[in-house]
Amino acid sequence: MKTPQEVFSEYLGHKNLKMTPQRRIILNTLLKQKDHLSSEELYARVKKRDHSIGQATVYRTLKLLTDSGLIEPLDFADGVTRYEASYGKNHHDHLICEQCGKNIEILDETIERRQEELAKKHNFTLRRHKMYLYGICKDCRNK
Amino acid sequence: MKTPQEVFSEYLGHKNLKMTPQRRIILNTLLKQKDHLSSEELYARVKKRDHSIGQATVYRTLKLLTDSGLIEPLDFADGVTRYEASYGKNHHDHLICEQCGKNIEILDETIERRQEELAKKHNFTLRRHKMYLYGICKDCRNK
DNA sequence: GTAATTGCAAATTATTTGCATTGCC
DNA sequence: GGCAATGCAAATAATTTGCAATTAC
Repeated sequence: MKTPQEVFSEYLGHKNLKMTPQRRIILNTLLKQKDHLSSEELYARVKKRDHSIGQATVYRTLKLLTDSGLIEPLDFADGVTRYEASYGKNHHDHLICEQCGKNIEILDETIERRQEELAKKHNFTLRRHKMYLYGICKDCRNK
Repeated sequence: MKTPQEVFSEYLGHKNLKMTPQRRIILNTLLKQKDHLSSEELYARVKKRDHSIGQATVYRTLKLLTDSGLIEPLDFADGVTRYEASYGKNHHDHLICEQCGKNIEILDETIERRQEELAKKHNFTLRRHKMYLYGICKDCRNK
């Protein structure tokens, strides 16, 4: 399997775009991260490695990475878009606590399969999907 | 079954808030609408009925209506939040064409049931969920 | 009467864009 | 060398907030 870096380079080449140190740093920073970063948070982390990188570059690169299929934007309904590295990983959905923001990743074959069926039934070619379950977690319920 | 207006009045009373002509107009305008309105679009429609209503009131009322469970925010990934009247309707999900923006409402018991199970498994009290399937519709595929 | 609500304008937040400069291929 | 990329600051877009005046209960 190709490395994310390879995938990105190929994507860029294909589009007549260029690999740059900034893009490399942004991708690598994202890959190293366990949790889901907002553009703002990513920007802060990236700055530690190269102080001269600008916000706009981070935004621009996030868009490219999303297009290339390496990362996925997430919407936890708090107004900020977060991103997660998705390349090579199983698709999963998110279970979010509305109180404390806790975020559990869930994977469910039944649902994935059913989604495909629904798309087919309506004559759609499914490209991606998002599913978020919002609720109250056990800890918050007992407060 | 209670009317949406009743539900809203009760919700407001419960929270020591007040019913106002503005809130009434905003709710009624939303209920009359077939499709999914953004705050901006709703504001325009509402203004036709009462020219003096301000944007902020629309935003504030949308929040109250969402809290009261009468409407639901939708995210079609185009940067604007839309709302739909959800009270008394079956919950449904959305199948969206990434090319032409076509939007099909789908209802699936299998998925709904499975979501409940997943929430329970992780000890969450499920409050709401969002599911969006993005793809390319038949018409756009054949272009 | 009193606390909630309103409209307005200014503030905030997240993101995008124009542009002169720099740097990959 | 030429076109794409960068950083910066200014621009946008959507939404929120402060506040003085108004209104529902």
